[in-house]
Amino acid sequence: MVTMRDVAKRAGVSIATVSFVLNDTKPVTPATRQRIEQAMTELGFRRNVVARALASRRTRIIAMAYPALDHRFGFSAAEFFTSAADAARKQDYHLVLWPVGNDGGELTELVGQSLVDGVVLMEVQLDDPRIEVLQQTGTPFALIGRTTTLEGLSHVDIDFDTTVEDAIGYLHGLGHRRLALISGDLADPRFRTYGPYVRSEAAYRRVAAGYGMETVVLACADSTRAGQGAATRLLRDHPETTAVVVLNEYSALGVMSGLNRLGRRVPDEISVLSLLMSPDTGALSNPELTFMRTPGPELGQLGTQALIRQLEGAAPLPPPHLIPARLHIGETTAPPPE
Amino acid sequence: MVTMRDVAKRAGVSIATVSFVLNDTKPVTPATRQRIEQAMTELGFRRNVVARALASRRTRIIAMAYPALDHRFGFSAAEFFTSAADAARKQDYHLVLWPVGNDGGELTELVGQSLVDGVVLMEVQLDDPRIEVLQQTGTPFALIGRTTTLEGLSHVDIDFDTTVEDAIGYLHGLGHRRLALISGDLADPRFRTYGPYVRSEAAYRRVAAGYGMETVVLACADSTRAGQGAATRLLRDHPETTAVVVLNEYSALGVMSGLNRLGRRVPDEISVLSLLMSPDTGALSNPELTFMRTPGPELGQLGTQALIRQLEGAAPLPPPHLIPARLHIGETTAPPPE
DNA sequence: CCACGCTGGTCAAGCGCTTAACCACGGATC
DNA sequence: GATCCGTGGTTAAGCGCTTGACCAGCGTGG
Repeated sequence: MVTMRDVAKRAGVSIATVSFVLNDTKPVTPATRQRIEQAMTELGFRRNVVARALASRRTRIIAMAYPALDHRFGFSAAEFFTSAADAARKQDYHLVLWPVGNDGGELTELVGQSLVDGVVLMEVQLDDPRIEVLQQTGTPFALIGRTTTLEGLSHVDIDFDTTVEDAIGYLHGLGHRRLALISGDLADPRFRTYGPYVRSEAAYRRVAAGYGMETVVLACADSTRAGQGAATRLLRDHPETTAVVVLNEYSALGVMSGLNRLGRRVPDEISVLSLLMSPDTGALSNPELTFMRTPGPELGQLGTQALIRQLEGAAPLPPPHLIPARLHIGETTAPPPE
Repeated sequence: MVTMRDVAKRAGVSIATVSFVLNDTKPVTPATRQRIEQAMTELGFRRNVVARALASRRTRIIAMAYPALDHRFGFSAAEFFTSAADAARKQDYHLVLWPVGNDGGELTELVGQSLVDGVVLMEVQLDDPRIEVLQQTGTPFALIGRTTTLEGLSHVDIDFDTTVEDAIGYLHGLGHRRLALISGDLADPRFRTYGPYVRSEAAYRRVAAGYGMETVVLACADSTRAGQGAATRLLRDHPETTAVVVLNEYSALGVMSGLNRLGRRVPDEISVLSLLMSPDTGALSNPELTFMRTPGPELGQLGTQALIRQLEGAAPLPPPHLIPARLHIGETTAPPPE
């Protein structure tokens, strides 16, 4: 292994000077710098990040903590992850995906070892126990999502209000007056305090009421199969519905196939709009879904930047911290029948 | 931060003894061990993995290198990852997901820093340039997948031969004699030397010939939309087909919706079987697909174990290194019409 | 002409841990 | 009773890097 010592010897300077060149931490004359850089390439030097981490007490590694047990890691999560990784790389950080439980146990282990400088937390609950863990250990962190109380927590999230307003506005504009929301299953302990579900449903009730529309809300687990069941219940209990808004992207696929299976033509007889979806998922449905596109790339990037600013003692990320999902018109929405 | 020095002082022993207890590397009397363990819990000691890594020249971190640019990270990949992470954790290693390019550049960077002890390589090409990178840098690695030449490379992979045999055997047993394979797009440079495609297609040709069946193979990109197109081509060019086998899971979803759209009833008029699929994806189709279930959990686990054995100088993983995908009978296969 | 502050560099003390080398002690062995 | 050895422990030398303290040399202002 080529060390800084080797480089220093070859360039005829001290090891400290090599460090200054490497990190740009002190001025070095062009001539010296040049000699050092040449020595580095000649020897094929690569800095040892572990030693650097030990000496500087910073690893330049960020963990994205993903509660793999409670949330499936699908296309949306992959979007968050890859965009966050890109953002980190641009600032000379590494971002790794760390699967953790939702209770904070594994997270404690992770941050206790001083292996990562900070944590980006995904799938935040409204009162997330992991946050306390991070605060108590003094680990810098940023949230993708929000808790109920936000006293000074770095966070970015979907703007559920705007998203729902835009979605319902679009359907209302098409002429729909009898909507239904296939929401999350708030009876499930995993989701009772899951921000996206709670906030979206609240926004839906508010916006629907604003348009003077009756609010029909059906609970539904986050799976295709559950979505099929929800479609059945919807047609049975609310046959007058002309447009259905689905919260979970997998449920939305299930609702689609459920409606197909029951012989309802989409969008001629009923329109379907998925409220939070990645393009990859939308493409899986037939006909292609109309959906609000989850701002995964933006949020992944912003979340990482927020964290890095914190790590570097820079000013906090300026607003906006809330990004709406944008309407992507597919083939499953049309004016209501006659 | 509580260090080993603090623990040692409190327990009245030397720092080395603490290390021996921590790593179980030398015998320590129960009484001493007890004192040390108590001191550790009282002080809330957490070992600093960075320091340990520097001193031992091992980080106990394994990277799963995923070529995020060339392969979408979907449910199957998530399965590989989570099972591999579990296997690593059981052996006191950390596994992190590292998105890298397919050419080896970023991989060089990653391993040059001596941050990871080894690498699990995903989505291996038949002549993968990344392997040379790893060999030259002397990084231990294991493959999930195979190259053409396997001179002593640690690897685990899908048993494509058995998988295809079982799949076709099942369809043949149902009475099908006119099959078609919707294969990968081998004209696409990303996939020309992609093992799963090449091997599956070869196995298919072999097995179909063995049954004396005509071999119909259609190329198809790895997307739902492309699958729809393939379905159209199939019905146009090979209307006599009674069962279609689809290689890529997303294509399979597209084939299903394409057939639906064209008015073909599945499985009454034509059977569909997906050759490599995760249950999560299978559930997205309507009716639920019959598929060969990708042994993602097994392979993720085995790949990690193979690597760890190598890292610890243990004997190589005993066979089997090839795991077949197992038949999961859904609702899209039935005997051919009359 | 001397003190002064810059500039560009060196020195050396760690960061928290692992591990080879060494040592004290108390049986067994002959 | 001297020798040998196994057991349970200590000592100290790093691992490769960062960084505060220090210093030589030089142009400048008074």
